[in-house]
Amino acid sequence: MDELDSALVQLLQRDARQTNRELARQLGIAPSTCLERVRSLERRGVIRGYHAEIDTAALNRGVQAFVAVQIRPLSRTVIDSFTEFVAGLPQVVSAFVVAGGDDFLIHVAVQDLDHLHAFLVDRLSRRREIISYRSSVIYQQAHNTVLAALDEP
Amino acid sequence: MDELDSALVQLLQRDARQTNRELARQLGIAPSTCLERVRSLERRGVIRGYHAEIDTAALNRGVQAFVAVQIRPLSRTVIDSFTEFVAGLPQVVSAFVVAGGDDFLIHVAVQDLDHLHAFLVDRLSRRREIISYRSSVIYQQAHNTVLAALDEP
DNA sequence: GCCTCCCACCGAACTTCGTTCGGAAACGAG
DNA sequence: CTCGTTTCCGAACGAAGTTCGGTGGGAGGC
Repeated sequence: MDELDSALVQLLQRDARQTNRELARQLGIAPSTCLERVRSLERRGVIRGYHAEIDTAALNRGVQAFVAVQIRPLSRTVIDSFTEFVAGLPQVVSAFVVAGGDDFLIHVAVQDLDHLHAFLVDRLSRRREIISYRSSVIYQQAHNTVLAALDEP
Repeated sequence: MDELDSALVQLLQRDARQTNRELARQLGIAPSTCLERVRSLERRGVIRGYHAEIDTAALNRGVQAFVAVQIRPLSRTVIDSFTEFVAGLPQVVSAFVVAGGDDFLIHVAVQDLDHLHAFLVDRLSRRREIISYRSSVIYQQAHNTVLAALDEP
């Protein structure tokens, strides 16, 4: 993970469909060398994949929200089964097991407020392990598409 | 946005570096047609970009957390300037303006707990518009890499 | 200091792919 | 049915991905 790798990771975060030759040109190295570097990053698991970013409106998801959930008991069995349940729902973008007052934080994207309500009432609240939940509609969001490596501690 | 477009969007969410020929093969159409479809999706803004997914550990970010922040006054000026400030911090993955008890929800990724604490105390708390904040360390996370279009309402 | 080994890099050759374009086919409106 | 429009296909060509033998430079041993 030298300086060349960092630069490569940064370029591929910005645009994953650049040609290998274009990447090589920007780094000032030969295409064959560049390809070998990328392959190495993939093999080592540094690069986990390449994904297209899709406009949520095009996917018919006009409303997004976070749902903070408390579940009991907080055993591994219950956490794992609830995680699996949540991850399988098409409305769910991502889910987090967190410390603090809440146990789960779930990012959902649905058609509209009616569907958000239906999701909460018809899907989530059916789960017996939930003892409370509270949702926050998202007004705006900002995403950092390119993350750099932080300095050593 | 017909069935072919949906399938294309799904394939490119899963793997954005597939060759155009491979995409065409999976959809049962000619490469030239497939390319025209992809270009159209890009032109219409359905596809916003292609990004490499990087292992957070490789970026030296062992700890992630959500920080819920309350700010005052809740005017556009203050919200915008705080958003800009937050989005510029290298520790921040994403930031959300939300309804409900909190005003901002900030997803951060840092080296370790010491750096999380330093981030909260040295960076965030300097902002005068913050009247309170509370952080939740992330234990586990699940990501839905491929989102499908939801049914019409 | 010198020799050797090893690893990263390069450039050429070959395969595969992206891209363009003319024409065919499908579709809808009148 | 006919016309016009849109979508699709297949061939052709330039560009890119991929492989591989060779080269240089740095590390370690003598």
